[in-house]
Amino acid sequence: MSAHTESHKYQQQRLQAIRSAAAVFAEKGFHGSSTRDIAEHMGIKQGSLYYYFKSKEEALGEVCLFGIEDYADHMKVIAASDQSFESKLMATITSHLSSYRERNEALKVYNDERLYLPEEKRRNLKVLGSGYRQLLEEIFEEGVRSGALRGSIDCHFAAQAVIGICNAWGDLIVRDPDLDLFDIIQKCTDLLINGFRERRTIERPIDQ
Amino acid sequence: MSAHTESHKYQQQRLQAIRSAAAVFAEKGFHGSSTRDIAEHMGIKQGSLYYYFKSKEEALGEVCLFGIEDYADHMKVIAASDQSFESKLMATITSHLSSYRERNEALKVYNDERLYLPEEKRRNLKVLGSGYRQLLEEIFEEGVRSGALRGSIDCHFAAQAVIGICNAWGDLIVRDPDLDLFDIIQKCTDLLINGFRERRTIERPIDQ
DNA sequence: CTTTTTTTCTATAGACCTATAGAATTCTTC
DNA sequence: GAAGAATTCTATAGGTCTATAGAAAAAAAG
Repeated sequence: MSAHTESHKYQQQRLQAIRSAAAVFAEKGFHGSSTRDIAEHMGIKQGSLYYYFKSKEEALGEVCLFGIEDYADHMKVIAASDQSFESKLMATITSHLSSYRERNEALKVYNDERLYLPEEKRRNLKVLGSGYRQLLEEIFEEGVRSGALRGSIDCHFAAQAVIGICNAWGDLIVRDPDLDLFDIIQKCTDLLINGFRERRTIERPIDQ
Repeated sequence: MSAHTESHKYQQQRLQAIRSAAAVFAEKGFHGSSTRDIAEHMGIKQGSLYYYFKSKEEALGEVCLFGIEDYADHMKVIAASDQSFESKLMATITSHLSSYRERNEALKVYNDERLYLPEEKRRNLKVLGSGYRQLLEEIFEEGVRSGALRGSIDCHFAAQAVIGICNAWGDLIVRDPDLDLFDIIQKCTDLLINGFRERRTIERPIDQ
């Protein structure tokens, strides 16, 4: 219970357990999933799961964290860079929608089930999650200052709109994996930039 | 079990039960809520709940239906009217956000928990729910035909965007009941119309 | 006030679920 | 290949949950 938990194989298997939990929680919800379901998904027996998690709640916490960890990191990098408002927005959307494709199960769990975490864990995640919204809001504020957006825009609503559209279109992506991600990213940037100012000029994205 | 189910008081109490179920499901999710929780919320004992529902699942079905019934109706009326594209869009947003305020609990349950319904009930609801998206899509198609939007717009994505933003902003409304609903409706219409075409002219709303 | 009907209650069967303890197995290392 | 460590298994205690049955209480009807 001390040294072995650091072993490479243990960490690898634990990650597998987190992924299984993510898949099951995403499909049936936290309370709708049993530890047996999760164990079955990764091919072990119910009791064995407790070798990796000390409780079902801990599993939920790990899934949520997995869902947003490098997501929030990305955002910090983007916000700190010195690109134009439009590039930053597009980079944000790219990051958001890409995460949606790769980690959609864990992200869905984070979005839908995190409120079932104990208060303390939830606060820890909130630092990451609302850091995300916060940074997004700041990007919009900068857009207003720089004149890229008209002045009357409410940045709090704008940030929320980005999240809403990305989640909604993220669902479309998950449902139909053949969709062209980049095309959607452009549509989305387009919509938001057009939506918040009168005219727009097209701008190159940074990556992906 | 035959005539009394038609009595006035019975129907009234049953509606109360549906509202209680909505509140509890909205807070804790379907699987996270027990029949005891629901009964307690309406001030009766757990077993008595089965006088109004034959199962917990039936309660969920009723809550979901309650959440979207007149919502889908509204949409039909709007789509069938012969207002301009912009008016129709604004009316849709008005209806969506107003429902969010009044019936947000049941609507949240419809959005988040309907997948736990048995296949058959879910299909029945889907007729209503995706009828909604369908009509919304048609409104956009008409907007394109009429020249109010530029031609390249993908109406399927547009409809999804409306839903995404309304849900996201609906959450803001629920969280802060002091917000000015009409102001938000305007912001939202603004964003969407600007988002999907190059320039916009401001237009009067129809009601509310 | 008595009878009938409607509504609520109590009590419980039967199922399932989490978490733990200790045995069995597999993997490492010497 | 024997000793020790890591991983998985079986079995189960103790709890909660849904749904039902039948008694009790409240309301309506006669």
